[in-house]
Amino acid sequence: MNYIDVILPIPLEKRFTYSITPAESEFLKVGMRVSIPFGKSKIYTGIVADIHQKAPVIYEAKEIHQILDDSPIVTSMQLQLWQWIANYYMCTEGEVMRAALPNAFLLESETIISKNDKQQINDADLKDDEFLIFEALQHQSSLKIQDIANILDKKNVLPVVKRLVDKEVIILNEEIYDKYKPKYVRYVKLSEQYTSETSLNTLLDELSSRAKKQRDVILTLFSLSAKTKKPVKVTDLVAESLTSSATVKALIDKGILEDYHIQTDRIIYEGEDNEDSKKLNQYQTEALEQIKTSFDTHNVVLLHGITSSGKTEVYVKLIEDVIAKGKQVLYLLPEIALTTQLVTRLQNYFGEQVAVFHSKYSAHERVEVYNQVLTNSAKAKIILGARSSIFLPFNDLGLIIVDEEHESSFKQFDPAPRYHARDAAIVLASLFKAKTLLGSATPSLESYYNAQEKKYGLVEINRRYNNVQLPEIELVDIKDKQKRKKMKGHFTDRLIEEMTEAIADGHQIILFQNRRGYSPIVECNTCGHSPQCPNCDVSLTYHQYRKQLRCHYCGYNSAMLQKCMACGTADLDTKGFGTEQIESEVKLLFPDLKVGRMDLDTTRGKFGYEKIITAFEQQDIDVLVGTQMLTKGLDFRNVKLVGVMNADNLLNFPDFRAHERSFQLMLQVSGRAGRTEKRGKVLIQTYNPYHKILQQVSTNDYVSMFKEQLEERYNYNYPPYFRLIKITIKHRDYNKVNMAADWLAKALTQLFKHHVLGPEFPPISRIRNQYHKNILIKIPQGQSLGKTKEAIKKVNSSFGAIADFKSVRIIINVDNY
DNA sequence: AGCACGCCGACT
DNA sequence: GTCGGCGTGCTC
Repeated sequence: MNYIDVILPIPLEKRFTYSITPAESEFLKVGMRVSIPFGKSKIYTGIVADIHQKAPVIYEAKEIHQILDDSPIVTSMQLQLWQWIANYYMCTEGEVMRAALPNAFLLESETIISKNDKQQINDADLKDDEFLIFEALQHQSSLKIQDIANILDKKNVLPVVKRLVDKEVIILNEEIYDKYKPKYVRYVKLSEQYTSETSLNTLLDELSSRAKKQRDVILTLFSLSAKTKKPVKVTDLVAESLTSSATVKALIDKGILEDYHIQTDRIIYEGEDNEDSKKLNQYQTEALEQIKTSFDTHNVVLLHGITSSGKTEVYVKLIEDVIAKGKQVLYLLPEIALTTQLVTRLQNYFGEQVAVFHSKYSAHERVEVYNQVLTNSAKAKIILGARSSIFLPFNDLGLIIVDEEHESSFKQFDPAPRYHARDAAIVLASLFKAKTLLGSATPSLESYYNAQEKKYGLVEINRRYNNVQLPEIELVDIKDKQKRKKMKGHFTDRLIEEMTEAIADGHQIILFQNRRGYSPIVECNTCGHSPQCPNCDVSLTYHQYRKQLRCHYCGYNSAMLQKCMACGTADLDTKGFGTEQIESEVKLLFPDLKVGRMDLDTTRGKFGYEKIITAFEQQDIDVLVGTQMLTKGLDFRNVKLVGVMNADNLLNFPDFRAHERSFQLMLQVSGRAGRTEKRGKVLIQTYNPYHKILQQVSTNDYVSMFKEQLEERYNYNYPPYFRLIKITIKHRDYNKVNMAADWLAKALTQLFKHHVLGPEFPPISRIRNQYHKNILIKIPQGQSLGKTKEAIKKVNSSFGAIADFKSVRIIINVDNY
């Protein structure tokens, strides 16, 4: 007897064993999908992880439902990576599977209700809601659970359905659908019978008298196919002949035209001519050589190249080498840096060998890229993608580039697996014995430290491309300016001067404020009350353009208040400021300028982001106000001035990485200024111009920032010296969270002593009506990670066994960023 | 995670 | 009296 062990996309530690027939065992291979019955009625998609003959002893294995693939869609390398991620980040293989496979691969069953024809039904036996369903089935052959919920207008319909099954009125079936359907494009051609000259002439004569439009369509069809020498799409024909699709349909119905379908890829590279990759300058060439040499002795190399030093060109050369050997390349980027600008650039070098993998792509588009990578297609030699593209089914990976390596968005937060794509990428590369190149203008402390420790190779580029000078960075003291009444709103006189000058010279301006909305706090001037989110422990942010108060954590919103909710006074004030307020202040200060805003609120739609960028590129916008979105990978030629509205709220962020982050963020925004000949200018407004980080930013001194921060990390036992595991306790009952957190902290402290910190409420202790509390475990360098995790798992499972804590959610975050 | 089973309050 | 709330336990 043969059995398979299956990974299911659910958060359970175990794999599940099913039995298979000899015929199935002939066919099945590890990595194929099967659909399997699970629990009482569900059908899930599972991945075959093992095939064996060991019959389970304590239960009877169920049979599988069906095999979903002809050949494996998950490679053994992927399974190894999944295991590493599940183990390292303390989650289940199922959770990794869910993140790793395009959603369209995960089929789930849906209950289909149809009537039982064998049974004579007596209406009188049915109750009202039962009868409603019975009646609905007289008109429709089948219903879904959701349909029934709609008919009866209530949520829980399963009891009714169950009664009907018992009375043998209806039958239930579990059906699964293939979510992925290849895209077919409809083409037209002239029907066989009219291919001869004479029959065609008769036809045209006929149509000339009675259906001129239809004749035009046929003539257009001829001219189109003569012109393109390719099959003609229905859509093209309709557009070209200036008719409606109805006319074409009429012709098809008459049998004059025939339509047919061809399967096509959704993602098509509309090729331009390949550009020769640019010649590298001296510094880039040196860097390239050093990287190659360094790869001889290191698996990972860190490329530290200041902004605009032309790292991309170096990457391109490396990629050329690797794909020349027929290997695949993964180019990882943070989501927000994955811009059309970069995609186009790479496509110009490598043509259609570049495939993009992106969360904004539809489920179907993702399946296509996935399959292309799986088959090592020539169309997917170079994968340009965000975090999740480490899960693609590479089979001959030669190089991984992690650009903007320091970006914290490489770490996944919310659903498990809470993996860091940079670190997982290094593991992935090592599975293939491939190399990893990390690139950044402001490397993460961890990576730079690894380079110092000779774990990684280190290559630096200290010159900007074309020898453009680094922008001049000036710190402006807001406190001083306020005292001397030199402020207009949130603008110091220096910023206004520089803006005026930049505009006079015909340059563009970027203003950075890392907070969206108009103001984060609304406050009553009489009683001091400020409106709070009902579900979260935060005050509501005022959004002026919609006259709304919004919660940035749960999405709650209400109309802006006219009067104070507490005392009724109509004297409301705003505290703090966001991008919206800056936008409207710019409009007041410079009424003639066109102002644009780029933040989550203005980039929501699929092309919202592109629209703003294009408008700015084409100089339809003079001043662009935005959040950290505008720090990444954008290359605006004409920007000369960058203003940081307030550096302090970055620096004061309650996180041990706040200083490192602020440095990175400010240098990255600064890098947007003066990318061409003209030297750029950056103005940073702050209450604390003597802050060390700001001084280091203004002198572009990465190394002293690194040394100083590293010392702090050493003194306070933080990474890279200690590893961190954060445990979050979540529940809607405040007391339960406290009790559970105390229990856990106590148990953990017995094991890890003073290396356990907390439990502590985070700055925002309640989100979506759930209270949060954190425990931080610090792991010194000598301590075994594996054993530590085992111990935590043990504590966690004894915690789970306590009845009172059953409903408490525990979230474990390894290498918490 | 779902989903069934089972035990208690508020309504036709 | 039922309907529906969600606490508990299980899934090969």
